[in-house]
Amino acid sequence: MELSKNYIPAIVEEKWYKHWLSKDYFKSLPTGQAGEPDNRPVFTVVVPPPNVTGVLHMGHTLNETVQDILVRKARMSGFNACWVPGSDHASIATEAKVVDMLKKEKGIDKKDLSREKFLKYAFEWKEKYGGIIYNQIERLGCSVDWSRVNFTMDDHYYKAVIKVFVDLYNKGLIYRGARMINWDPAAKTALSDEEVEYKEVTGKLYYIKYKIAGNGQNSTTDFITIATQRPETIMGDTAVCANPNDGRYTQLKGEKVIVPLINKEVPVIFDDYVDKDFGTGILKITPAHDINDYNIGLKHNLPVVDTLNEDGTISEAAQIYISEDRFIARKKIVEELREKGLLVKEEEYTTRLGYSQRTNVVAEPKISTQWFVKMKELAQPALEAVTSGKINIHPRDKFSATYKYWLENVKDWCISRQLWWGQQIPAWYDEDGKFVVAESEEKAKEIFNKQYSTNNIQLKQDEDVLDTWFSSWLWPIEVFNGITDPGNKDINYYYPTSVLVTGQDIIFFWVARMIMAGMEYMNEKPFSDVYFTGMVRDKQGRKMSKQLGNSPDLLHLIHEYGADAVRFGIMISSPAGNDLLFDEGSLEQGKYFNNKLWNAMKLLKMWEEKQLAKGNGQLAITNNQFAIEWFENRLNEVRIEVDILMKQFRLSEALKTIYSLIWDDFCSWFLEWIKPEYGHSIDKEIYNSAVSFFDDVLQLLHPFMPFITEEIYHLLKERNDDLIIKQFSAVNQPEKKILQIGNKLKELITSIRDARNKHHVKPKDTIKLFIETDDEKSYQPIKDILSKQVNVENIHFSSQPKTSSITIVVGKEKIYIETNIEVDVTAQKEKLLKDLDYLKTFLNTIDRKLRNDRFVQNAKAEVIELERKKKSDAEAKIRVIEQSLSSLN
RNA sequence: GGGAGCAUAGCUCAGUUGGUUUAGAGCAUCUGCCUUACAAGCAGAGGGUCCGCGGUUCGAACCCGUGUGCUCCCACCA
Repeated sequence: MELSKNYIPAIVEEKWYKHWLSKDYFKSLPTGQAGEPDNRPVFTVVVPPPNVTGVLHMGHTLNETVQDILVRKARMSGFNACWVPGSDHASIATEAKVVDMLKKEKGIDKKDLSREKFLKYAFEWKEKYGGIIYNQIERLGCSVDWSRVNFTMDDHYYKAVIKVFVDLYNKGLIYRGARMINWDPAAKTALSDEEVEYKEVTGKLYYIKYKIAGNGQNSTTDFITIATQRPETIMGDTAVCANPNDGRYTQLKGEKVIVPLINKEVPVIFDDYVDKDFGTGILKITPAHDINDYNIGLKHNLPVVDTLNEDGTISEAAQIYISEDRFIARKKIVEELREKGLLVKEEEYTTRLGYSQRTNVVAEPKISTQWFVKMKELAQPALEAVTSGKINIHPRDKFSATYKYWLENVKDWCISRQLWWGQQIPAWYDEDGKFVVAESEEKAKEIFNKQYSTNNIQLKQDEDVLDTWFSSWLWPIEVFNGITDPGNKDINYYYPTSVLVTGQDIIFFWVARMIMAGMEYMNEKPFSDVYFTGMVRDKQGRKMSKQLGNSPDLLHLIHEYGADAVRFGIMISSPAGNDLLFDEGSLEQGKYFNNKLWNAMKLLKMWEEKQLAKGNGQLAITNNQFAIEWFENRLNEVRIEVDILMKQFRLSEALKTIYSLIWDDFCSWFLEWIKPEYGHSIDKEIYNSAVSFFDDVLQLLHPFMPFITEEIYHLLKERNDDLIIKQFSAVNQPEKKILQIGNKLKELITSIRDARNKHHVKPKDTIKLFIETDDEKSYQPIKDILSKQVNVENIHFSSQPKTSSITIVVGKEKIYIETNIEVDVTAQKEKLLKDLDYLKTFLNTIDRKLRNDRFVQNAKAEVIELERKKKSDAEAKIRVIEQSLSSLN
């Protein structure tokens, strides 16, 4: 077969994804009627469902890649791997996009549509865009179980959400009430506190004159000046307020002031809340449009005048500027105040404004009747799950402090949204506004009749839908039907899931609430580990966004570099928990790595054609047997290392380790060692070992780069199995001695090259070598390898007690090759004294460590054992050095 | 205002109980090589007061204190 010069990903990727699907490798075991799961341990991951609104961005790509790596590794380690895909209906975000689309593409206004019609359009949208996301997940190579796709508006899921709402209501954990909430004037809906993002903006502070009513007998002036950022809310003022200890204003006690423009009299009140030193020390109280004012209003029993409509225009209650947009009204009001001489001054001022996360407009604090979840009770078990260590947060517990703080200070959750796209709140009202909560209209009627002793009354369902997170928080449970069919086989088997991989930005929205729901409905954590990935930013550290155009298109990247290279690139530079600055350079590195693998495969294929029976013909100038032993041990060493790293979720380090094993150890050393001389063929047995090692490194790499590894696995030889399901065998402990010799060899060869350069020895000059050792046999491979590297005239072994140093003589000069472990007695006295000094201080430390109470208490027994061993080694070396010194003297 | 984190080569980052590191990798730069798997490669080179200062220690990139700079989260100062 003719192999292409370079690796071409496109065809390969499509071929293998289809093949894996056709073999049902991604399918977790069925647990329905037919099959009980076998006795393999289970590894469950539920995908953080992306919003159906768009396409996968780089943050998703990172998440999905991390999950796929963990899932594939688990699958190859004997687990029944179950990775559940799906998407989120993303209530407000999707509704906003559908409304937008309808207007732009069809010229339809939402208000001209019935709820049913609108939902039809929304579902059409979901079909179209949900497909795009699923396609991207496929192209990335994610081994998700497509038979388990869930969508948060699926029928069963919808029922689950309603069931949970009713249940929490009946438990008294959901209530309806008028509270100050955050209002999105663009989407015309309530928001939860978490959906408001605060941004620093420069605004203006306007100083406005309020006349004192009546004669102002007690006052020395006839007006006061009040600073505000929001002059358009003065029509909603119901008081002005000063600090009771502020001498400037105490005289105003009992007075009234006149709100400008509308000439309304409001009282002067006093409250400790007011900061004497800010602004003019007196502020206007607008209970309808500010949370602080609202609280003061409650305390002082002030009326509430809501001067804003749902869309952010001025309401009739304001009396003036009715129907003007709030920001236009602000300008006009300032103008009018200025004309009337009531504007004292304007000041530049930076403040933080709350923006709706989805529509990006300034959110308005607004008093509104909404549905809320009481959070305190639910938070307690969720807090305990993390503090007790039942759930581990990675990396390194970085976010557990944030998590704890939020839960300890959690406020009630506003869950109703004035939207259509979502689960409609299962509350039914009569004409008077009396209501009941039930899972269906029939049940509602039943309860209503019983409760209010009525008969056959018409009820109307609440128009609002639930916050999208009120459905997502059930995700790890309901994807296994754990709410709608509690105790079914799937939920019992797959729950709790193994690990949740997600962005740190949704720790409150989703992670904390999932833990609450898990504890409430399963009495069990939803996952054992949480791994937070960082934000993906562009090279300049900016957030990826459409407006900036710095968010690359995933499919385009895959087209350009190949899916494996994209996965490699995003993982290799992915510091755990820190933000990742996306750089296409690392994707390029991945592409080069693909090619390296491809060429190594080509080399083996070349050898395959002309290999010889054992011992037949290959020039026996290299000790291939040692190369094989060494690489085998090196491989084991790396496998152990990688296992540890992956258990600690240090995936980028694991990938780096594998990369270096393949590039440096396998390609640059192993394949070069066993490479036959030009024109000769390779020994069959050695060839087979090489193929078998290649299999092993491919297996290690497969979770990270699934496509090319599977392709090469099959090109290397005919197989009946596939790499994706090849099970890792038990790892043998590597032999330290062999690894040491291997390292020493590398060191030697490098030194010889250096020596050549430094002493201007040409490659073909003769180099004399003296190797002094107490273990001639183990250095035989060094001799063999060296003879390949240099034209050796003489390699001399000498056995001396207590020595294991190596001396290489190049020309007339001696070069000492030292290692830190072994003692080189041919060195100079100064060096020996230095070594002695070092060892003695080293011993001191160990003694101190062993004596240190805290250390002993915390350390495991084996660590102490290790310290003792270090100590006795050091002592032995000291004796050697001291003997040598005395012999030098 | 409260909390968390970060600061190591031109860039992105490793460096996990302080000791085989006179600080490593990849990219970028420079110098040789189209050498019979691989120029998407190979062989080399240059480049670092490990943010400043102080402390603990025989020994600090690592621990402690402090200063500076940056990022993020939370919070009701008009």
